[in-house]
Amino acid sequence: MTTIHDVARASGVSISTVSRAMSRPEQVNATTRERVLAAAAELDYRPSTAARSLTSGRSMTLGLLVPDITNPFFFDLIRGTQGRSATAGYHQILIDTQESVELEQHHIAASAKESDGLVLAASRLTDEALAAAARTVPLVAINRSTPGVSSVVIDTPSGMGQAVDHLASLGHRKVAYLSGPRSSWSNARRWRAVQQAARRTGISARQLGPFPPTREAGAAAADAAVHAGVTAVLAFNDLIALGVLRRLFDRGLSVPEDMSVVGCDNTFGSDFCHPPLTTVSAPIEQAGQLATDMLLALLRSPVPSPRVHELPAVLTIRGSTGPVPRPRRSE
Amino acid sequence: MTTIHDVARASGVSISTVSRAMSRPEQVNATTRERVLAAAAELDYRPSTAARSLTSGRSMTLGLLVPDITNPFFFDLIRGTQGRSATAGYHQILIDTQESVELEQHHIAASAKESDGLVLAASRLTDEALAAAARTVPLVAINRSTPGVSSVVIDTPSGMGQAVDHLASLGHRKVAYLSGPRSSWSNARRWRAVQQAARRTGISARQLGPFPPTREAGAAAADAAVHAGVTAVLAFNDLIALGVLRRLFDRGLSVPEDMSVVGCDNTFGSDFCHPPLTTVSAPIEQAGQLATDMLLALLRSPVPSPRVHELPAVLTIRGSTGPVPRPRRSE
DNA sequence: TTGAAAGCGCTAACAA
DNA sequence: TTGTTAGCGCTTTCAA
Repeated sequence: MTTIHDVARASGVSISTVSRAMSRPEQVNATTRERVLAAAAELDYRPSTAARSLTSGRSMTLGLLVPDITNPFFFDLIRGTQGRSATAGYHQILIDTQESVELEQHHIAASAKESDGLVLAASRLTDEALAAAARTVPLVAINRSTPGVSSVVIDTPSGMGQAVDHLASLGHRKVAYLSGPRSSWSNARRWRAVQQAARRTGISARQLGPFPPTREAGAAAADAAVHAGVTAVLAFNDLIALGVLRRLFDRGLSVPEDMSVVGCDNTFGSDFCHPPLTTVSAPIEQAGQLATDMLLALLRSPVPSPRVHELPAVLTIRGSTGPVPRPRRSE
Repeated sequence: MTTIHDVARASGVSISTVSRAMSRPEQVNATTRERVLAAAAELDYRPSTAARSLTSGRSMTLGLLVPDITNPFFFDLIRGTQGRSATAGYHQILIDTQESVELEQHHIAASAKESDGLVLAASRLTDEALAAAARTVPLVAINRSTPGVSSVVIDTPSGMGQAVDHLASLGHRKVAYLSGPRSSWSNARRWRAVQQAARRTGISARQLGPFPPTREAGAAAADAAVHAGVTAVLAFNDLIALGVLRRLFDRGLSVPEDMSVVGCDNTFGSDFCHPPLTTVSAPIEQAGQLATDMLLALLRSPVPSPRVHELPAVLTIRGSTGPVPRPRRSE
């Protein structure tokens, strides 16, 4: 393996000059620099990241923690963060915390050593734990805001409010919110938004669940909704909504004729399922990019004061919502 | 930050004893060990990975290179590799090579320093380049086999053959293969399998494309297929097939009444699109797990001889294929 | 079973 | 502008 010493020898300079030529080219004489760089290229020299991070204290690695790697929401996020960290010359390590608070805690503590900073997606930590973590390692949270922590928040609640308005204007009077995980901050916000909009429009909204944010759980959610006698459901996320669609179909019910369905996030698949899902479009990839940019900024200038960025989300109406079913008359 | 020295001081031993207590507990006296471990826990000591990898030469990191992070095929793969590397105590770094040979080359060379090994998904490298890379760094390829390189290959070609049989038995006589990227090894294999099966069953198969493996490209593919006058298409992957479905719908054509559509891989979405896609089910997640296991084995015992594992893929028939349209009679 | 000491490859004062 | 040198935190001989 080629080391800095080999390059130094080959170009007839000291190792510090090589080091400078690599890291701060402007600090070395142009001709020397060229000679060193040529030798380095010749020998195919690549600085050891281990040694580099040992001395510099920086690993040029960013961590992305997601609660469930199988959820398409996080795919979009991964795209966003990966792109930005790559451009900035950082590697990204990807960690699945499997919806477990303990695992998340553990990985935050562990990653603090390997990464220069962390992006936490949909953290399940308590406010205190999250704030404490933010004091340990530079960190930006996505869809999880708490004092003392920089974050990017997607305003899906307002989209959910729009969805309730939409349903009300279609004549629905009884709707249900299909709740996501209890520990999800977004879930609480969405349900609150649904309640407020329901009050405002004078319709009745109840909560069903909680359900795991998966397609499988959508089946149970669908049954619960039918049993509750509502004419429309707003799901915590598209995955649950997709599961609802499937279960309703299997039970011989039509969407939106028998039941209207609204998803949330507009993740992969929600536009080509059947019928296409009315959902709240969240700029997830952009959120990932923004969070990475904020983290990068944090690394440059240690925390002036935590920032919270809110990204708008807007209702996208597609085929899964329609007028409330009229009571049939026998002919 | 707590270092090995702090723990040594706190427990009244030398740093080498602390080091041993952490890395090779059996080499240190039980009572001493307990004392050291207690002190370490007390001080919340975590060995620096940088220092560790500098001395040990191992980074406990595995790299996963994918050509396109937005392709659902790779999501399933990420799941598989991530799970296994996590269990083995390795971090995973994720790299998007953006379908670029140069970027792939670059990242392989770069990652060789940071990672202990690499999983290359659908490598676009030439045989020589790939074999050369494998000599540089422990590596397992997925869906890309070449002498001297360990790999996991999913037998989608045989599934494609089954698909042709299936179409033939439905009465189709003219089908098209919607080609993926030229540099894709899988693409060549699939097209060959389609040709062979077509010859065997006595139907005509032609190739259309190449098309980028995206939903967007599926639109162009659909138009090309209609223009070619075929009654069925077999797409390089589900993404293209999904795009075809959409385009056909937009053009007012029905699937499978006017055209049968077959996808490949059975990735997320292919079961809930409309109509559900007949496709070749590839055990992608399992491939990711297997590749990681093989890589881990490689790390333990340096290459006995490269292994190739083939995983079976089987045709899954759903709603997007049906009998060939009968010429309508006017009534 | 333990400790002393020599690095691993690099960066960053400090001197020259 | 360049070189010398002292580490960064750890692992690993080698002795004791």
